[in-house]
Amino acid sequence: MKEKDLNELIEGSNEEQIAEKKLKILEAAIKVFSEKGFEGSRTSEIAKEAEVAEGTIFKYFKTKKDLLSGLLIPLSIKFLRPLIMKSAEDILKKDKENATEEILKELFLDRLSLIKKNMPLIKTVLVEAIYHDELLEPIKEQVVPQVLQLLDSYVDSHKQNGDFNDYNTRLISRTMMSLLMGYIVLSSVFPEFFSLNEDEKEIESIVDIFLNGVKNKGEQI
Amino acid sequence: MKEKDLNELIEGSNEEQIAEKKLKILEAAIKVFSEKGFEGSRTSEIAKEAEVAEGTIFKYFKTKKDLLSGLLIPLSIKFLRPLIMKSAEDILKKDKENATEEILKELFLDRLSLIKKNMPLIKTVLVEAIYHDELLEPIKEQVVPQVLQLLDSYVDSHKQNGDFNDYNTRLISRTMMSLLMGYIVLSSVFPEFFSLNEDEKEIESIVDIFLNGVKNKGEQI
DNA sequence: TCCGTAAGTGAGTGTTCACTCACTCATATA
DNA sequence: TATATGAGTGAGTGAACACTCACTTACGGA
Repeated sequence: MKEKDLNELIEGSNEEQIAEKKLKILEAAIKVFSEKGFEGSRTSEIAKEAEVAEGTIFKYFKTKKDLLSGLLIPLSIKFLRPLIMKSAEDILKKDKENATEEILKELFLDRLSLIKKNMPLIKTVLVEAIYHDELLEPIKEQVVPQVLQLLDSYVDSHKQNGDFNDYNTRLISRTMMSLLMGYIVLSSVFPEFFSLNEDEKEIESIVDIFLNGVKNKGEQI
Repeated sequence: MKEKDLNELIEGSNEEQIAEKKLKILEAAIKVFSEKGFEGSRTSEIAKEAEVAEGTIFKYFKTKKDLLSGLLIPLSIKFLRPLIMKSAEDILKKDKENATEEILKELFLDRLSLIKKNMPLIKTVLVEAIYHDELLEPIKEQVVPQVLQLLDSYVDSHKQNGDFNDYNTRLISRTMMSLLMGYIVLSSVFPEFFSLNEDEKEIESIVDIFLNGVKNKGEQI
């Protein structure tokens, strides 16, 4: 069932139907790459994981490297599209009705679960992008601008109605990303040091610090 | 000259003198690993970079993997020790005399330049720690607790004298780390999107948001 | 000067790996 | 039923790799 998800998404979006075996190979590649890294993974292991013969991999992907590039399509479909679409709806619709705190909390929690659900895929693509420039380019062209457009426009509207201080918009967006990324990375790599509470409590605190800072205002002169 | 740095540090700290060739091999390994990743690196390339024969590598390191573990020693000496020592001095001494803003700015800038200077080493160890658990353990035992002890005690003292709000200490420490990490990662991986100013201006803004948050207090009811 | 020791060398080796290709077989069509 | 097609297979292959080892060289002490 799990491997159907991707296919449905792709069908639903008018892209060419991806063969069942090809899908299983991609899912297997995500799993193995995320556990061993690209160079540390063996095509034989991916074949085993996908329950196909090793030759089948090379029917669908010319080289092992093509298999890595092939992950970019699942990345944009499974991760990027929901990221963009759901955000647009939620933020823009509910923004006026609810407190900023609530909206941000919901937004952060939503992004958090989306990232956690796609962790192996995201991890693989981001880590390998460090060593393979070809991977970084599509991210710079397709992912980052979309995410920033959303965040920036959200921030801008709050600056305009006086909710937010007049910091540089991009600085505020970057701060939001830093706080969420930092939480995810630190609490998953070093859980014994940084996982203090359930996600919901944590996100609440993060939003609170983001909005109010740590300084005790009673102290100010 | 560059490869002398490490040696001097090690000598100065009463550890055994590291042979010149061994040092060159470690420096070369840091360079090659950081460019290609551990599995993507060839011992032949490391040998070439270090200007030694391939066999020499295996005189000093039993296996290629030992070479990776060997990086942990340079890591703690080149990076961790200065991190701990300089912080302890600076923060604790100047804390009372200067404004919190100034201390934090100096602290962040200092950590930033230390991290940037050791980027290839830090990058390699952190990325490979994802795939090799043996690397993560020393970090969990030697690096993270030390850094946290420092940060936490700094935060605690500011909570006690009323400078900081009564958030969980670890939460505040994590926020500081997230903000700095986020800035470093985002502005070095996606400079065209996130490098807005010189480091000093950026750090000032980060400290300001950390202390005061983004919310416009005039708006509050 | 001669020897002993140890650092350094690099051609050689066995293994592992990505990739190929001649083949099988299930299904579609007539 | 007979034939054609192409998806799928997996033993085989050449290249690349980590690692070895017999050797060379440099040097300190007798």
